[in-house]
Amino acid sequence: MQSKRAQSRGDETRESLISAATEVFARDGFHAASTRAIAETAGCNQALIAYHFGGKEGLYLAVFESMTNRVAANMQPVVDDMEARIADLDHDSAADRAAALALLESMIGSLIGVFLDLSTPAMVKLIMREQQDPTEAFDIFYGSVYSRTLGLLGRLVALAGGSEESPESRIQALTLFGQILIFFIGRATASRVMGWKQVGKKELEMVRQQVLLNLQAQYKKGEPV
Amino acid sequence: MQSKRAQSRGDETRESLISAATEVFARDGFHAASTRAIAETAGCNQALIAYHFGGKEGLYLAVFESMTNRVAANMQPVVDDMEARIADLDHDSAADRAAALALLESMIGSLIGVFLDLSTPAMVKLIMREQQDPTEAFDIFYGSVYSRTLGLLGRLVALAGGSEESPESRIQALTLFGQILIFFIGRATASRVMGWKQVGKKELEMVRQQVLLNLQAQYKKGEPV
DNA sequence: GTCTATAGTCGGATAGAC
DNA sequence: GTCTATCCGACTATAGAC
Repeated sequence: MQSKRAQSRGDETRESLISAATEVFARDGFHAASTRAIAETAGCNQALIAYHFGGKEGLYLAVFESMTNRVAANMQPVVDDMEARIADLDHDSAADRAAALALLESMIGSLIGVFLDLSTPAMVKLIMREQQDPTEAFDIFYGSVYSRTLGLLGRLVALAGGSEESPESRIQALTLFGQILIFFIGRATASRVMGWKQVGKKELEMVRQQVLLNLQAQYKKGEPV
Repeated sequence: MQSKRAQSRGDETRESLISAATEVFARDGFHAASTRAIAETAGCNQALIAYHFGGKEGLYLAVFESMTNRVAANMQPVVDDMEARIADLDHDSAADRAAALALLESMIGSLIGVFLDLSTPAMVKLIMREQQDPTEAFDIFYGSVYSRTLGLLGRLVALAGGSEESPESRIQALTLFGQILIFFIGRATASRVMGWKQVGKKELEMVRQQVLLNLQAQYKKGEPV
């Protein structure tokens, strides 16, 4: 029995296929990616895709499961922590509103950080593409990470603004998220406009600073405290 | 000679192919779209694609040329007008800064309006996809419409903020654009978060209001006037 | 579990009649 | 300019040996 080994031969194959598929699907898109190219990148046989994952589509879904697990593992501690801290904040208290704003600011950093550090560029590309043309694969990611993150963002926005959660606060959360997202989704556009060779750590730090300034301006203006 | 007729037979065929291709490429993506499906939608023969456009790729580029012409025709008057008004604004004058802010606000409306009214959902989808994975087709659109629009946005931001154009003002312009873009790129996400069935006129009006509020907060805060 | 070989399908391009 | 018919390449999935 090999079942006691941490990594059986099959597990290794599955992993290398998922890793290769992540790169190739991200580079070429689902339809343009060929199982041949994936197998070659993984250094194994093309027929093994059907054996291990049932087919091309199964492999695609497996890529998203694997990705979701990784991102969730890195994101959940942050989200858990935030949710715990939010629990007893009150939007009627000025001090609590300030606390919520501080959490919001750190959330911005975490979001950029997750996109930047924990995921390879390939993963970002896959998620962005699914975001635009969602398939079954997006549900895996959305259900496990995205909805919770955006929900939290919405609650923070409401708290920081001194209001109950509402359609307005959710729109607000999305516009906030959009300020970051455009630098990932529109990487090519952003690079051209900014004259950047890449959208890397240094560049995203500038973005973060700007988004924080925007945020502070919004909540420190003359709303009757 | 038919050359005096406004619409020769061939012109009609080209147009119906472009129109059909716009829909099918938007729905399925370049690779998944088949020339057979496009020809069927256009109600003409598959071989005509090669005859008129040289092939599938040529048709794809033709779609972007046609689209660019339409959008440019609707956007250029607005941009021309804005650029004329900007010409003699000065970022050292408080009145001029207020004027720039007003232009910025109307620009937001125009951007949403162009995306919403002038283009079909299919066109928006095509542009968003190219924005993410740019090919030669994006250059057509970027060079003619996008760069000028974003450039204008950057200048307005700088003027309204009382500063010269700078990397910061360009980032600022992109974060502003991102607040709108997320509702088009992430249509699916936005719908889920907001509980919207679609992202239509009514929904985008709410978005516009929120973006304007964000904008006003930014420029009416305590920056030493 | 992994391999080779191939079946079966589909899509883009082209030749040639009209 | 438009059509039918067809070629040819590329792809996914599968059968079967090891």
